[in-house]
Amino acid sequence: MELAFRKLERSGPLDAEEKRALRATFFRIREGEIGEDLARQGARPPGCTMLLKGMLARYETLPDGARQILAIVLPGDIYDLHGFTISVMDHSVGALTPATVAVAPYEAVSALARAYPRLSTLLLRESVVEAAQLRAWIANCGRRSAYARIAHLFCELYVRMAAVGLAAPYACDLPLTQATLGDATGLSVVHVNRVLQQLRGDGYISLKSGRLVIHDWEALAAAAGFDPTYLHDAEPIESGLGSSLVPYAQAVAQ
Amino acid sequence: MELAFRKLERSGPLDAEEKRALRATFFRIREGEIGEDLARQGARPPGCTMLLKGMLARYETLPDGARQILAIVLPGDIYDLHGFTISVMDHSVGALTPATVAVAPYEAVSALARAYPRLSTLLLRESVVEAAQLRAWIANCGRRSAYARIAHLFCELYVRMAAVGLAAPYACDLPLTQATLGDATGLSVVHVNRVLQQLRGDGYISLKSGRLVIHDWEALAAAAGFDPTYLHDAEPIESGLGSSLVPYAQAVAQ
DNA sequence: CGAATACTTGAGTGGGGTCAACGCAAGTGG
DNA sequence: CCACTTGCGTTGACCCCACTCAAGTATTCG
Repeated sequence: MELAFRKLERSGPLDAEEKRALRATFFRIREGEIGEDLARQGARPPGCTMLLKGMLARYETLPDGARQILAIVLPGDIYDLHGFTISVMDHSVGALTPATVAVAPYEAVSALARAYPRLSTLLLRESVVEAAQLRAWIANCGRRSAYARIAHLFCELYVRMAAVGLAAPYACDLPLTQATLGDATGLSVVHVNRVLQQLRGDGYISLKSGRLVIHDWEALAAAAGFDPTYLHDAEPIESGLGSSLVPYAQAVAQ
Repeated sequence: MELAFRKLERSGPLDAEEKRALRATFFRIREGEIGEDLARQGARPPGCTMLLKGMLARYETLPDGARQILAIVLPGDIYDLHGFTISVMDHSVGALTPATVAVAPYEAVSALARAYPRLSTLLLRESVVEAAQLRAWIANCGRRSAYARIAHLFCELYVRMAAVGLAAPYACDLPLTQATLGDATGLSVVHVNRVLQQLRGDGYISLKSGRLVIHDWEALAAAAGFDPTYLHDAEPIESGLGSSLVPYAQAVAQ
């Protein structure tokens, strides 16, 4: 839970009361085995969820059986905030590693939002950043070479891990199989393997037994064409017109 | 404006007062020439925007100059609702055709949301569906053949045009150049051209002078692996636990 | 220690990219 | 009204990136 707090506190500390409320809202703890689905395409979304430990993947399975990973969820991420406006999942969320999540039923989230307006904005911001990550993912799969795609994926994951304090300088855990990297980048396992060897051979990274080490960040980021703007990491929240800020929504009857 | 109303009314009619409020909120009308940017990467988001006429593209320009279209905005779409939680655009929005938009400053949107809670949920839902479209776009660019990608793009655009009443049975305007289709699908212009000829040759569609006609919807959708679930077109809004419904957020000081 | 599971490697192939023309329609200006 | 331009669509030749198939080698785990 501390990890999520750290993310929410990017633009200012939470007070003790807000933390208490968050803990009380995300109260339903659930474990997931590797490969297990925490939410499944076609089913009702289970609730707003916070990942406490492990890594998840949003993915879609195409009619021909191919799998495309749409996003990777890291510890501290809060996702599916908005699930209450839709009644059916259009994709699945599965555990890439053993994982622990904390689920908040939408009724609880909405009560939280009503009682703590500032939290509601912070939570909303999480889903906005999530959308920005989706866009970056599109550009990655659409217009980059295999080499650049994987480099970009590593850049994103490293920066996001670092943002929640889960990275050493230029190193972090990355317990993903090459098949998973392929599903995330739209590449075949075989080609992922070859690109990894290139990246290692160029002295940019090493990746062994679930540990990623970046030996030359500048070069890796350059090869990836990585621009971290889209992670919206260190921006102030308010739009800065000096005005008092924006509520978002309030309530809805039926 | 009627087009946007039609979308918002998917799950129940708006009353006259709500329509009046929407009109008053989206008051800043702006025209865009073809190729002109209505929002630019690196700049501040201009406000929550409703597309009245024409077509827009969200796009990202990669360091090597390649362009990837992330989403196509159709008349009636309301987008960048959430821009107020970020201070800088991570992508651009440009006009694919001459376009007219109505912009609502975020202060106005927030006032609207406070006064009309039901509208705030409806607006939020638009951004949720937008995210679902982004995910489908990823799967399209990542794991489908060129043929299926273009077929899928046509399926999505046709269904969305139809949803706002801008389509005849199995036909709609689609004034996009082949270069644009390529930027949307991650393909080269040349290959787009060849795939189009295949699609025509197979008798699935015709596309000429900005008009798309679908001759065999079943076959096209099958070739695309198109599953319209992600457009969340005809779902009830509420999560159906029978409970009264979920407010979302309320206000934020800072 | 045996059995999965993951990772490597090689050989062959094809989808889609690039480059380079060319056709054609719609301006545009003299 | 015609020469010129500009933008878009079309075609051909060539090539390479990444896929597939297939087999073999490490790891990991029960």
